[in-house]
Amino acid sequence: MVSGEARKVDDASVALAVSTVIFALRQDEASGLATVWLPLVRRIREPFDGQWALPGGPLGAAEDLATAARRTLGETTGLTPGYLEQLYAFGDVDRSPGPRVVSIVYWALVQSEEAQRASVGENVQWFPADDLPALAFDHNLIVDYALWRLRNKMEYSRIAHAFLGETFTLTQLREVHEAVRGRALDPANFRRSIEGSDAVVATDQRVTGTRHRPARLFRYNTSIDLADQGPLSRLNERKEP
Amino acid sequence: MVSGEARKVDDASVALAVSTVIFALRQDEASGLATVWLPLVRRIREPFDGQWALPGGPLGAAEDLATAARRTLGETTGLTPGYLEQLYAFGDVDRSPGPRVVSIVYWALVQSEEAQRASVGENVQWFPADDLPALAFDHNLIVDYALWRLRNKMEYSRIAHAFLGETFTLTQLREVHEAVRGRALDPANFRRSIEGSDAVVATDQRVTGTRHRPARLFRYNTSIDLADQGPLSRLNERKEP
DNA sequence: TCAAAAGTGTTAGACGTACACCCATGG
DNA sequence: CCATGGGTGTACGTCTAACACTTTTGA
Repeated sequence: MVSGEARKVDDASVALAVSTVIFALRQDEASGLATVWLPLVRRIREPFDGQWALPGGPLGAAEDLATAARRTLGETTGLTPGYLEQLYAFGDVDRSPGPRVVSIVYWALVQSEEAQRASVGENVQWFPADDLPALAFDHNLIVDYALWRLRNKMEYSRIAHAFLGETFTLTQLREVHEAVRGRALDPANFRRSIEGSDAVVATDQRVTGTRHRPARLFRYNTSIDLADQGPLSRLNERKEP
Repeated sequence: MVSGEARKVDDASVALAVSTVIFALRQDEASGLATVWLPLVRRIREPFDGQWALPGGPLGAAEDLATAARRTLGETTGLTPGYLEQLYAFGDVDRSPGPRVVSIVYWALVQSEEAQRASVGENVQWFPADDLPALAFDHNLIVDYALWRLRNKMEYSRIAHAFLGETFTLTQLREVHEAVRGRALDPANFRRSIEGSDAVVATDQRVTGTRHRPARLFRYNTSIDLADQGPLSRLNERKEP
């Protein structure tokens, strides 16, 4: 609560940080199917020196939480997310050795094209979300929870387009759902459920050059809002006009 | 993120607090139907001196977030919640005049009996959740969001029992759903959906003394876990054995 | 015996799933 | 003309909502 002035003495001992779990889709080399991947950053100091961790950093004094998430993930990975949402605040006393840190964690989706442009090197690397090494701090738990949220939300919300470009075929959209939910979906039924939900609008463009009937391109329907965060959308709208 | 040591200089200017939105059911005087109410605390200093606000306080240095929520709501209202879950972290720069405060907000459910025992006085008072005065800070938005979460969660999760005592009739359980969701439910269909879900187990006790057929008493089925927070349940289980 | 709520049965429609089938294109 | 994925039709099982009906108590 914001009850009067919080005692500075106590608070000074608790640091506040913002981290982000970033998801993108990548083709699996072996199977050719798309799967969920995420970029991690190598720690270059104790604790957990040398281990992989989520990108993030301290909260700036004049910076909203989501802004800090966007900034820190941009600084470390060079990415710009198409979707960003708060995940959870992790604040257990023993979650970090040394001085106490409360982390407010966000999760983000980036387009596959954008993901390839991302800086990769000695200290930034992509990993398959379902097969991670042991991460620093409680970051394995955090990624597990973010993945759970992503998979849940994919079923009832319209966020899949954040993995794709401006226009896309229904097959591409279906492949996003299949990658995240981890199983094949019936193309016919998928088509009907999407078209019936007003989630997308048809363009008059088609994809030519394929060895089969050309597919129609669709666009995300921005005139219908997500309404999947309830009253909070009021808060976020103000910031992103 | 917990990336190295957060810059203390910046962080010192951001205070961290924990607040809680507490829900209980009360009979509406006029209609006799149960509705959702919550206790608020009157502020006794600037900013927003005299206005109503959510109970809460600063985070103790050696205290988990949920523990802080439990403690502060107990200190201000005397209540002990049957259900407690993190809601959201509010941290906009301009959400509070004066020094910046980031609030990690929880929401809680308490039994109706327990709610009556709660301290009420000059500085603590119950309000109907759907008809609140103008609250301090962004607390109106916070309550709206908590209500939205409560109503959503009531539809797919098994939290209704947290409003009731150890044993209850299916009619009492249905009235909880009706109060939160704001509409009447078919008793026959409600019975079947609950009994088919394994959410409750029948006792061999019945409620006598009524002017009609005695109703069977049920108990909440603790052997099935909620599984509505995904991997996070791991985290919470450790704390509440 | 009557009112009132407990509890059971039945049905019509909505919806999800499976799968057969036709269409349009490049090779 | 054939292989390939785009796109349509349809039928069946499950779930949901509505409501008629029987049961058991106290007054």
